[in-house]
Amino acid sequence: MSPRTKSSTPGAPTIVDVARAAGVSKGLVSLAVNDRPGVSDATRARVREAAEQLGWRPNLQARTLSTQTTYALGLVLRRDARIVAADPFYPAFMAGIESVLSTQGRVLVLSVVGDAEAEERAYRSLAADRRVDGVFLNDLRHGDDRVALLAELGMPGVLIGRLDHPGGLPAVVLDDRPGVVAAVHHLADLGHRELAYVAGDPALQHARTRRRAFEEAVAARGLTPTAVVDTDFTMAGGATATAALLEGRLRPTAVLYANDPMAVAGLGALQRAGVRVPDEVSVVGFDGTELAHHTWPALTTVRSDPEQWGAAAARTLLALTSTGSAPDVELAPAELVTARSTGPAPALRQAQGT
Amino acid sequence: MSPRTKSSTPGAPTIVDVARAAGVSKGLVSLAVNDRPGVSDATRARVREAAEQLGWRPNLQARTLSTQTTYALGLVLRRDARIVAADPFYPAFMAGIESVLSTQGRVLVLSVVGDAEAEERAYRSLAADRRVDGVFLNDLRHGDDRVALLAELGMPGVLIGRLDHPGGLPAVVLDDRPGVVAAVHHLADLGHRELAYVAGDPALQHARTRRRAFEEAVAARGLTPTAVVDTDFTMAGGATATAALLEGRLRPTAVLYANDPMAVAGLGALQRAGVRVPDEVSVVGFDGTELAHHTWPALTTVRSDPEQWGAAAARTLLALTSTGSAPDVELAPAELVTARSTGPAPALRQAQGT
DNA sequence: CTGAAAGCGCTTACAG
DNA sequence: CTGAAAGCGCTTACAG
Repeated sequence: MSPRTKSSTPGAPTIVDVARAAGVSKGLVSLAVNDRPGVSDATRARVREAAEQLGWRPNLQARTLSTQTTYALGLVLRRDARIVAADPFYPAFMAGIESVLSTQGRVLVLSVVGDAEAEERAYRSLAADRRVDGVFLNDLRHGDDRVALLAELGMPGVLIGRLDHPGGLPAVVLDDRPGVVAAVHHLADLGHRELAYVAGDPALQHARTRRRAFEEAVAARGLTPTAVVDTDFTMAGGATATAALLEGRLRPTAVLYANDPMAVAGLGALQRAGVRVPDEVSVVGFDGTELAHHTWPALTTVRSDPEQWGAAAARTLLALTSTGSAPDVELAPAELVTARSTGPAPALRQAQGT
Repeated sequence: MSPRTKSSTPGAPTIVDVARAAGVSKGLVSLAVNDRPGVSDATRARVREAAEQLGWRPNLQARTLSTQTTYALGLVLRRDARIVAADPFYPAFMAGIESVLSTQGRVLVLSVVGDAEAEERAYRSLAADRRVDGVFLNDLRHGDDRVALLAELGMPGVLIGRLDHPGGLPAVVLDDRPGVVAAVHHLADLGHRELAYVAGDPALQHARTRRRAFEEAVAARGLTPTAVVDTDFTMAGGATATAALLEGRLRPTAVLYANDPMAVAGLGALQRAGVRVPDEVSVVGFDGTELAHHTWPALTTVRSDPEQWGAAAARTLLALTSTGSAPDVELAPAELVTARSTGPAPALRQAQGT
């Protein structure tokens, strides 16, 4: 390497190049471009122009070292590769996050981990290496210990969904319940009396919320659930649960699933068993994914908006990291979208009753 | 803030704390922990022990500032949110990348962008801000200008797939063709003579490769494709293309799709039109996603391994960034997995011939 | 309103 | 084999 005279290198210009060009000290350049007080308008303009001319961008690493902020946000996904692949929620959610980060010069750091220990390690090393200024707390679990973990690490975080012990963290919430309730009423109005629910992983807060909404809505119609089956949110789980429902003492005339992938798998399982949908059994999904439009019959489903959710979460986390606090955000609730997979309860079943 | 005496703060320990504890200079600590020559074994051990005792981890930002490496890799996804959500390839691919990065203290920086300009901006700012040490070049396009862009930016990159003008970049390749060829033979062996292909976005290299493999395999069996339709790889595109095939002069007895989401949508479109699968029309997907197992009938598909692909790509990019070069990698080729969506050609059609 | 200096926490020639 | 110093490129009190 040749001896490099400071700032005369062919590489990217630095703050001292700008200072020299503007005829000021580099400290002043920093104040000027960061809109801090203590710089005359004339000087500020001169500095700005010099920076522009030289095409200078402040070096992010250097800035990070002195300000202790990284201009990056973190998302940790805990689930095995196959499940990640099948669930359309996260890609859309991440696209929503990106839609706001990209306009702010911020960046998303992603970790995909397989189990609980790896998840904790991931949060710890994001913190230890100061990789990110804050994290999204997604897939909230009942009694989630990540709230305490973040507190220990001194890391800002935003809750994606509602938590029973929020621990002072702001939450960005999309209420699932109205959609579930609407689905139950839709089916009850169609004459169904035997409704079954294929729930998600009971460790997950939103799985419990949806399940409870189902149970309460059914009760509100004076009915009792024919069956409720917990699963792991996977297609395989949805198929297995559906098979179990078909073997049950009382066969449901309608099945609601806690997400679209399970509903699709359930639809397949019903058809495989020779059950006609919706003639014999109606099917309802959850998430309103593109997939739901393209099955046959198309799925009645409950539409949330993962992209909006991601965008709102990113805005909230950004506010939190810069001001130290942020208000909760309540998004438009999930709503029912009806399609061909639901229809009148079969007359036969209606006649035979319970 | 209280006046902070250097390194006596309650915060994380720094290299000078370790140096003091070990009774050496901080430069020596650096040499010792980074396994550089010029440190006696005894001293190295002493330094190591001190570091361990204090629980010291070198500050990543500081290290980045002096070494000019960020220990992060970048992936830019260009596609709108809905398509990202429906395509199971990327989540699995990213999980594969993570499986190697997480063991190396590396991290994945993700950008999701909507169009070509945003994509270029994304690569440029990853480079300008030195966010990453290298990037994955995915969704390779015919005459892809990102190869030139990376050269301009001086940014290492790895090709995900084969490119006609690799530009000196290492490639990690999974050959799609054997799977497509096997699918064609499978159908031809079942007596099909009227094969149609629903291709992906013709701007994408792998869409072209798969399409060509189909055409060549059909020709090899002495047949002519009944139809070949280009799409955009979306479910909507698959449904539309399928509807068009049904209205064509000659109806195919088998349709191959360039990915599973399109095949699922195609299956739905066929069933919606009252066409029985596989009795009247056989259907073949591509990707071997979980989705394919759960439709009814389950899809015959061509299985690739996105997770392996991601892991191999990460290893290659890591090698490239650290040594300056890396060999191409050829993964196990895609292979056919048969299921219920393919069956013998309908006798009726066989009789009436072309 | 402005300059000169110290500091963020590392790495890396350069002397001994 | 080891120490003292300069440097990475910023930001931020502290004096004037």
